[in-house]
Amino acid sequence: MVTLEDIAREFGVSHSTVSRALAGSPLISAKTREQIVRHAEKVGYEVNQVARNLKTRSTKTVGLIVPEVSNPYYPKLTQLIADKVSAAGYALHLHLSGANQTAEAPAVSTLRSHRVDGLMIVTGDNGLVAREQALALRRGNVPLVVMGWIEDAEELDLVAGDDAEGGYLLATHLLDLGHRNIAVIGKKAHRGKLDRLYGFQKTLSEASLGANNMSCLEAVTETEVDQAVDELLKLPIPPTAIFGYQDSIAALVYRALRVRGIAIPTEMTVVGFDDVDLARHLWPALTTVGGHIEPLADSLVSLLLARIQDSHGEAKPQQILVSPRLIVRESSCPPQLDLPITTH
Amino acid sequence: MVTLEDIAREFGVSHSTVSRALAGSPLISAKTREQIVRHAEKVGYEVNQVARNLKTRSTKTVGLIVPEVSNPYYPKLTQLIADKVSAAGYALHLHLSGANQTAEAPAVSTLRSHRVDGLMIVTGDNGLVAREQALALRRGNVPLVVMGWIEDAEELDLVAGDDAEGGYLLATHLLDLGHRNIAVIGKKAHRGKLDRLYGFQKTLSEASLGANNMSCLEAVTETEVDQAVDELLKLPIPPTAIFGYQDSIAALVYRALRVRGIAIPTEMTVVGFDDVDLARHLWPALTTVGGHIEPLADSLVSLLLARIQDSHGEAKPQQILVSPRLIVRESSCPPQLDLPITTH
DNA sequence: CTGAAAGCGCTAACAC
DNA sequence: GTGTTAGCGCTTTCAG
Repeated sequence: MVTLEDIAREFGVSHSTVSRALAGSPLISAKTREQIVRHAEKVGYEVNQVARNLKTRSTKTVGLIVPEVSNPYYPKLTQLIADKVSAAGYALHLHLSGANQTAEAPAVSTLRSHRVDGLMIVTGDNGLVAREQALALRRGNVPLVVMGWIEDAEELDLVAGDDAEGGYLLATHLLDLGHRNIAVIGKKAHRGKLDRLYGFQKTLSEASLGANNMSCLEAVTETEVDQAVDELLKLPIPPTAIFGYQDSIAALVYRALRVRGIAIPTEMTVVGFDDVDLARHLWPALTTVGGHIEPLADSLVSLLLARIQDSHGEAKPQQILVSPRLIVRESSCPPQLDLPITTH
Repeated sequence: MVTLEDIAREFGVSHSTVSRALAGSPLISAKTREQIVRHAEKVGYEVNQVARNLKTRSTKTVGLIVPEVSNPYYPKLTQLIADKVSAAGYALHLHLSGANQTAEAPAVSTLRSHRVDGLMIVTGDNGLVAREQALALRRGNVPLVVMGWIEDAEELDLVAGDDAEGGYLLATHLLDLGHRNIAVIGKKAHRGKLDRLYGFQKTLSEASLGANNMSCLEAVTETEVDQAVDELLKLPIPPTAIFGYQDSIAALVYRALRVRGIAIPTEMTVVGFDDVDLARHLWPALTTVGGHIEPLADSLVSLLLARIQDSHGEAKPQQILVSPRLIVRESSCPPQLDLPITTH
């Protein structure tokens, strides 16, 4: 690898002159600069960032910790973030924390020793596993932004999707269509008052639907979902709409319904959440909630960048909530009101 | 940030002693080591990799350049690679080259100046845009592995999916089922003899199906695909099977068929390529070719790691082809032989 | 077993 | 305008 010293020797100047020339310093005569730059290019000189970083105490690099690949949401987010980060002139260190986020804490350490200028942690179902370290970073005045909802986050910079709002949107949509018997299939709420389920169920109860009219079944795998759907259909008064906790669960609901010859949406409305690619491709296309991954990635990166600028770090921690929007497609329609009554 | 010097002062020893203790050098008495390690932990010391890297001339970091997010294949690959890389004790620098890979060359430069120990370039539809630089790296003995097929790659280390083999698998499957009129909808072949289309069409012609029986329409967007399907159905002898160049295109074919009331697979067999998540979730589940992303990621990382080990770089460049497998699901079945004859 | 010292390649005072 | 010098924090001879 060619160094400043090499180029300097070639020209009989000092390495600082070369450094300045390459940095475009106005102190250097235009013509020596020109010559040096040309020569550097010719021999394929590329500044040694490692050395520069050591000197300048900044790496122009940010770290990103993200759970894993099985939920298509994360990879997409990752690439969106990577895009914005490099547009801002930073390089990206990517680390996976794993499905259960066990690698979250070690990843924080690694990233810190690599002296990234800032750090983003995308949380998963387990919340912020490396909470202690995150707080320590905060105290150490290291720019850090967390993505995803976590409890007691007042001291941290955070951006999250407003899932409760999404739940509200979905519930309202179903209510407006005239549904009164609505079921949920999916996971347990794990984000407290920001959970999609929380917003969904709250909205329904405020519409004074009793618990009888709001079955909520836990199911994730294909067979679990199939069973859940079966159970629902055997109810004395089956639901007219099913909310799948994620789009992929809604897709499994589609399948369970199809197997039983039940038409979507005419005989059963199905809605999902997240708006991953899948939602568009299903038949009928899935009504869901989403459209906020991009603003989410945007806020995340912008906030981090702002923290990196503001080096003295006296700004108050900020919690940004990004609202999703309702995306009505083909899988939702008014219920067939006669159906629950007419037994056939 | 606490440094070795800080800890050394605390104990009245030299910073080299601390360095050795932390590195677990056997030269240090067990008890001083113990003390030092404990203290370092207490004060939250984390080695400054930037300094270490400068000294050791290695960063324990590899770079990855990948096209973009819109094709779900890439993000998935990215995360798979990230996983393997960190399992091997390396950190990952991620850069996006963009849909048209315009950022590929600059990304190579950036990564080089950050002194990554090795580099992976995942190519897209445009092949290896930064070919010149790649060759230069090779000459400079920098570990580099390219993923995806490119022309004249003999001098480069490369791993690619054997798409032609996949095309062969698909064609054979359709032939075995009894299909004789087969159409393709999608992109133009762009990977020469390694393209899925090449393998597909070659197999069909060897089965002595004339060009008449092998329509091939270019279409990518929803409306284009819809038109293409329409065209196909209006043919004097419509195909009994359609091959979508990618799963997402097959999904659009599904839609176009559904709109026209044509049942899959009984009235039309549809097959795809890639086996992205979507394929499983469609109804009927899509017969496709894939299952090799993981081995692909594996080979890519392993080969790179091998090149990094073998520092003198005298090994011959290697081209690894990974074969996909046929994944038969629900969207393919024998043609209804009477259908083309009986007009209704 | 431990310390002193050199040096990785760069930037940025500080001199001239 | 340009050279000299110091030093970022670490690893690693080389002495002792």
